[in-house]
Amino acid sequence: MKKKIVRIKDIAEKAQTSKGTVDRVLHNRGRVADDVRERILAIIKELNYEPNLIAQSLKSQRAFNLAALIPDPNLDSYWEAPHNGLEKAEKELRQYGVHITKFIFNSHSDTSFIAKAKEVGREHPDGLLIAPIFYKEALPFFKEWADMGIPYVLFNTQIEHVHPLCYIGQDSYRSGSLAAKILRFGLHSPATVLVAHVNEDISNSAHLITKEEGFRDYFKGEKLDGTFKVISKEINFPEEEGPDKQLDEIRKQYPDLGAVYVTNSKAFEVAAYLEKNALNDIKLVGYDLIGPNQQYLNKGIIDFLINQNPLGQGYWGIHQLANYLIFKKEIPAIKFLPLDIITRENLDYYLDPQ
Amino acid sequence: MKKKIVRIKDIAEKAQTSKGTVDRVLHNRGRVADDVRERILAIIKELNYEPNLIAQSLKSQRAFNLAALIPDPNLDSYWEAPHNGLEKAEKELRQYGVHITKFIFNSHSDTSFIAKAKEVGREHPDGLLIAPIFYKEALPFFKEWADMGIPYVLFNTQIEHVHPLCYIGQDSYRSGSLAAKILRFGLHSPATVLVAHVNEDISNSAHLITKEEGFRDYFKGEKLDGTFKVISKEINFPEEEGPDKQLDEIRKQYPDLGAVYVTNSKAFEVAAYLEKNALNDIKLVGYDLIGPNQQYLNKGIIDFLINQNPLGQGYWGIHQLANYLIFKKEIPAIKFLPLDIITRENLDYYLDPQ
DNA sequence: TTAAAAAAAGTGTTCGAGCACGCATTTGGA
DNA sequence: TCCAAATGCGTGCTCGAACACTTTTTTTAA
Repeated sequence: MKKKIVRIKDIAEKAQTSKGTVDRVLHNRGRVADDVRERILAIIKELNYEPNLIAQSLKSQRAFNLAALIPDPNLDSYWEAPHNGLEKAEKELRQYGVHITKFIFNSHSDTSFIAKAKEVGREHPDGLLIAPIFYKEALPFFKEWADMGIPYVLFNTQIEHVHPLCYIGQDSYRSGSLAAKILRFGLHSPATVLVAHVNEDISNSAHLITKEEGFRDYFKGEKLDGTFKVISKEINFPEEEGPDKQLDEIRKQYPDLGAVYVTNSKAFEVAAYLEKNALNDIKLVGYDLIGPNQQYLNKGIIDFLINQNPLGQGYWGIHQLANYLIFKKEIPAIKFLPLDIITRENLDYYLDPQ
Repeated sequence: MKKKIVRIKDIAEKAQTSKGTVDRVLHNRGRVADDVRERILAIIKELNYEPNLIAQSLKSQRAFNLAALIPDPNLDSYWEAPHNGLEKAEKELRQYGVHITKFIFNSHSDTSFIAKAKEVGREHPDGLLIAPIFYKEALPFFKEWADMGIPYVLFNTQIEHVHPLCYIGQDSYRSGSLAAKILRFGLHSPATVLVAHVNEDISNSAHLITKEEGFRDYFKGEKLDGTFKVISKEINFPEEEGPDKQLDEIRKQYPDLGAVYVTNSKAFEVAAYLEKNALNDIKLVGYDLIGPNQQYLNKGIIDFLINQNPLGQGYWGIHQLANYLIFKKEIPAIKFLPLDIITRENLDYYLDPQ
């Protein structure tokens, strides 16, 4: 009935040796006779010893300086959530000696990114969390950090062949398919469906392309090619203007426009246009629970949002580093976060999770 | 730059007293002169002291015997998930001395419930997690447990006026509205919408009624009364037979049946019927990711499932007890879990969370 | 054969909070 | 005035693991 906690001392007693020796076996600090080692290992297995993390971290007491290289939330409110997420994680992990230094760059300026990335190197953090939105500019730094032995976790943007400790984010392909599924569910008569990449430098954003693939493949897979026509456009405009001109153009060309899928968090821009022109029948799906999106979701102009859980990305990113550095756990190379479907009725539950 | 951890000793030094005294102030163990108490309190606030949970629980080391009063998962696979959830929580909390004893009753037998509930009382656990699916039978026990000073957490079924430490589950009303929203999105031409209570004793299941209310109110709120007609039926049948007869009847009466909302985890029964009769155009929404439901979700016969996160209910239930008993945290009276919308494309992420 | 070196194993202190214990001072009642 | 009780508050041990340090044992070389 009683679950006895196995301590190092128990193992030592059973093996007729001292806890110091057991400790040496556990941490491979050598200087233990082979037969004793074998005996201890066997007993550890037999008693199913699990180190007491509590006592462990109470003792070790060392500081872990983590660095976070992320965009300025003042320039794009999408980045507020990751900030909150890593602050939440920092709070939880402070007890374990975790401290995070933020290196904040301008998401519109590659030089600012490079400057901050250099700074990170100079700081020699124990671990690094990074949103590598500048793909090409980031590449040389990954090599540098690897050489310095700094483990780094990527989030938000998945990059191939750079061997991070872990990538945290969503499966972009699936994400696109999901958006397609939802819109398909709401569409009935033949219609044109628009994939809109709004105000984003597509050349630096491979994941948006992947989303589009997933989206298109869904419609192909459902053998609906005849009924639905998928088109995609990059819609760029200065902030003051809005996308009106481009969308007018598209509607003129495709009068049967039935749905719009916005591949980033800028769905509110399209929503504003739809509202202005009273286009209630055009379905709209986008990403992220930023303020303007929430408003249009509540108005019913945006039908569904897919939550990329940017807060969770920051939170889990830091936790993965801690799991690796402090708790010596195995880290999966990819941690996909759920594709949460959000609508007016369940929005609340995703705003401040847990 | 450095985040200094404030210790009791630091407070003691600043207050020119000993850590023992600070400790007495912190835990209201009296025997401290008023002026000293004031001074210490002020310093605690000033330094923003937060007790080191690690050291705290390392010391205390006392055993917490929790009891879980839940239905047998072998009789209804829905209950597997809560079992897994509380095992997961137990694993995490074993370090803190938590041990869970399960009292498993037959979900179809009130006498079995009563017998197990009595057993719980005899065991005098430190805390109790309970799925009170027998409403009337449970009432006297709540009083008994309260008198014994055993805190209890409810999950799955919300009961009014019994003052649990906390209720864990979903907002049934919202849950119904959400289902309505989804089905509404997929419906176009005028149609009849069926709310199906499948094989459930409705008199003991207030939350199913609440779901139906939420569902109906959504359609009312949207001013769609004219276009959509909401009907509700209790559909009871022996396991071997299936709901075919009842559903045939309903379809005869309402030939324009466009959607079915199953208020519990039995959507697969309706799905089997729809598949058999090739009724591809009838939309179907139900609850819970149990095996049969998953199959029909993958086939596209069930369009969406709402995840009640039964695993999370067990997991969080135990955690709330631990937060209360061990970490002395404030417990909210209600913890609503998110209303997750699940479809084929995002199912994976919800199967084994975190 | 023995001394020195190397290897193996044991000992003791540390981390922060909880709490039992007990000393010192004050208070109260006769 | 004197003793006992009550109050105020400091000391020191505890928890489990880590690691430096010490002691013991074994090996090697002279």
